[in-house]
Amino acid sequence: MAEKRLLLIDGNSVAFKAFFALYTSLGRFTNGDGLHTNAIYGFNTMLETMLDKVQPTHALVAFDAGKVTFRTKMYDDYKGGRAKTAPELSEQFPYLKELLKARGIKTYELPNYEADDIIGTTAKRAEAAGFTTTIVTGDRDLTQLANDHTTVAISKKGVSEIERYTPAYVKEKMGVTPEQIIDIKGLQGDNSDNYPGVTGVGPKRAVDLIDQYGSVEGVYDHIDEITAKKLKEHLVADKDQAFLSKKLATINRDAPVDLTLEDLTYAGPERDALVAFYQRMGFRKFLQGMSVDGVTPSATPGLKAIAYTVLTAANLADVQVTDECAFYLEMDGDNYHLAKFAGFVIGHDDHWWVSRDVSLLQMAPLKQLLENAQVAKQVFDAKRTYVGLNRLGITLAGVDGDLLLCSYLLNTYDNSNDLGRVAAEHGYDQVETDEDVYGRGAKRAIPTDDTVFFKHLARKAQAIARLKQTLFKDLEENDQAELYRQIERPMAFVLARMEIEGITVDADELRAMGSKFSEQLAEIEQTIYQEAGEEFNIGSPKQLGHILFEKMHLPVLKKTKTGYSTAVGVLEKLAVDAPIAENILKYRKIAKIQSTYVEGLLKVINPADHKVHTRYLQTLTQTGRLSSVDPNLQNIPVRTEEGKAIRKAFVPRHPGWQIFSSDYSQIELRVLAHMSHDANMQEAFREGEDIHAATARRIFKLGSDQEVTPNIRRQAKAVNFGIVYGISDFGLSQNIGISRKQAKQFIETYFEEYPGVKAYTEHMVQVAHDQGYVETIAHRRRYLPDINSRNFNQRSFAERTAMNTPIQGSAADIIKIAMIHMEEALQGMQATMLLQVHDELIFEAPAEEIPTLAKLVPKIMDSAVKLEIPLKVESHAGPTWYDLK
DNA sequence: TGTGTCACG
DNA sequence: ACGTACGTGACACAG
Repeated sequence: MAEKRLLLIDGNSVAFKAFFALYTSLGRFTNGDGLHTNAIYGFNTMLETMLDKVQPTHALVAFDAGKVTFRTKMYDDYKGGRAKTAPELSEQFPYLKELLKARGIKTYELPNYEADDIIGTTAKRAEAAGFTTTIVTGDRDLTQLANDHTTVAISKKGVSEIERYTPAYVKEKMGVTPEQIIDIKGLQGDNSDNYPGVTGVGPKRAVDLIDQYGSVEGVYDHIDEITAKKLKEHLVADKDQAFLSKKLATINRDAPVDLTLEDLTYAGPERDALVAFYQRMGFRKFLQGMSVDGVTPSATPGLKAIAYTVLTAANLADVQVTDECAFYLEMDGDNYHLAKFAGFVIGHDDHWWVSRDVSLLQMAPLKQLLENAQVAKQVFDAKRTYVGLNRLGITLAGVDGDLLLCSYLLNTYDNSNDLGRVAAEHGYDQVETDEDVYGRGAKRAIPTDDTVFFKHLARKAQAIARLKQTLFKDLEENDQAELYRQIERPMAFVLARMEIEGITVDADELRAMGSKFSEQLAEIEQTIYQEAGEEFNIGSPKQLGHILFEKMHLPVLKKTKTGYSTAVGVLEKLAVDAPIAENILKYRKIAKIQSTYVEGLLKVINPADHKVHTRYLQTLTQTGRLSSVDPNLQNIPVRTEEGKAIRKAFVPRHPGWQIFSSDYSQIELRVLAHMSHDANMQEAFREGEDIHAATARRIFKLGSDQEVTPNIRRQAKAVNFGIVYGISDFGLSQNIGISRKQAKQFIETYFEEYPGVKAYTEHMVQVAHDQGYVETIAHRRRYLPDINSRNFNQRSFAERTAMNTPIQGSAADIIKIAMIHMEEALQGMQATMLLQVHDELIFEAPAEEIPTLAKLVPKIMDSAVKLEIPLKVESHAGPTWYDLK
């Protein structure tokens, strides 16, 4: 007899997972009728995977029938407090059922029962009939159904990845057998289904108890053996709840399901119906998968035709642009300092001109147009466009709208660098993403087909032109127009010029350091091998873990998801008794410097000018800070001497010049003092006190005659940092190695001494709750949807960011303003601004200009904004970056 | 491609 | 009871 394989799917659970996995792309997944399709799409992806893997002979998708079930009769509040299903998801269910019908898969729901019960019942019948069954769900509770005939596949990471639970795997992962899952639930309850279990019992204790006594019944049979007094009290008090919770968690395997296994026979899809469905949903990927005739892949449903003219040297004069145009310069690759030019589009809603030949841009009519500040340009990523054109000898001027920048300011989560995606976020659907047109990963390439490429370019320009008004209006509504016009837009050009300028790196110096590090590494390596008694890969956490904890039997202090932790903190503790740990730390430190900084930097020095040209990402961070890539020049070592040596390779571009830097001193705490209006903190800054020492005096209640020792200053400093990060007693205790209770005491005292700060932190959390976002002094926004999350971790994280973002973000605002003013201030000087490292600006200049800079730069920086307390700036100069101390 | 580790403010 | 500091990027390894 042929093997019978049954695929059972928990429809609600998988749809729910798919919906949230693709939630951030909700805007991209709509069909021509405006129906959201992300859950349907994700569900179908899962189906394809599972059908392929399982090759079922029978299949069923079970759905919940409604809110009222036999469980709500047992317990009124079952699944109470659950947020209502999002309408964007609910509307997809009827279509999901249609999809399943077209795929030839039976669907079923049963009043009074949940999908779980239908699945449990069907699986039981299938087991009796000799089937091999696979259950697909997003809900771990169903692992109680795992046995020799039935495995439970839980979709993780959205729906693309699954985790298969066999009885052995359940035991390994959860510490109990499948049958005992319900006992665990009985004791610990279930937050998402809203039933309580026993007070004071979480997952850990529940597993321990069940491991020892076998079941909830077993626990109560041996209740007298339990010595922990509090635990016993809770168990006794909550006995009824425990038994009720166990019942609620138990899947009913004898529900009145009026389906026979015969009804579930799976014979594959009805092809025509499925094709028609995919077409209605606009699922090009799935249509391609079926290689349907007459459906061209690029013909996205709903995408209208677009007209354009191909430019050549002969028809350049046809380009008719008077006061405004959209422009997009396409390159093959992210690194616009080096990427090959692929083409461009210029024009307006009446007409689009395109070409692959960027040299046309260097010719009179187009060059003049681009350099004319009177012609307003609408672009996507002004900085990238400016740098690209600069390579062609063109200085872009007159940029009005930058779709990317505007979109980022409106919502930092919409920070995709892809025009198609950004457009979709703002409700514009007439342009595809680059991924759709160019492909992704290794397969990504500019199309050789002119029509495909030019159409896409024209659609990009059209999207830019069409969205400008909307986004400007949104910025006005958010009170962010000034942030855009006065800060971010000019900032883009300041950054572009810094990137183009680059900073000189002495490759010989780096190579010399490199060979020294190589020698040191070889030496430490040998010592480690001797200590270990064998050779192994020190860089592999897995092999290292094996040597330290299995071969050498060092104590396991901490574990990671995948094995033993060998992080610094762990090795430092081990180093007390085991010299090998000390050597590994040394090895790691040098290996890091060698690979990331010596070798990494050598790779990116431009041979033509001996410089490195980073790219600042202006639309990435959630706080408004910049980030730096390719290479990252914002994390060049400074804290250890070996690392700091790397800075010797950063030199001025001319002999006799100097590197100069100015940094804001404690800008974040000053911002906090300003925003919180805290009188005590403001006083400390106004009096020019050492803020950490002042804080130490306050929280340790020192008299004026008592000395602030380095140790208590260090602790006070950690508390100050903690406040800025959104403090927790646990975090603080970890950081400075004190007990949690002590940390809690510190924080309480801190808030007593700085009551304004306490009020500020509470106010920010409240603001986030009330309006859904927090703001910086320049009206930069960060939305915090998780602030109302029922998940403790997500909510706590949102609360900490509500406190931190206005501080970190306002500091970012301030230095950006200073940088914009700086360019003007440096007019007529040879000095050049090269780098920004969050609270620090780095320049190069002829030695004779240094005294001028030393006055000018701090003046620009501390007058960037007017706060309730002064800003403080410190400056340094020297022959290399290393010498700035 | 995800994880662990470590570099910076 | 929950499980933690905020914001980043690059590298090596392993699957």
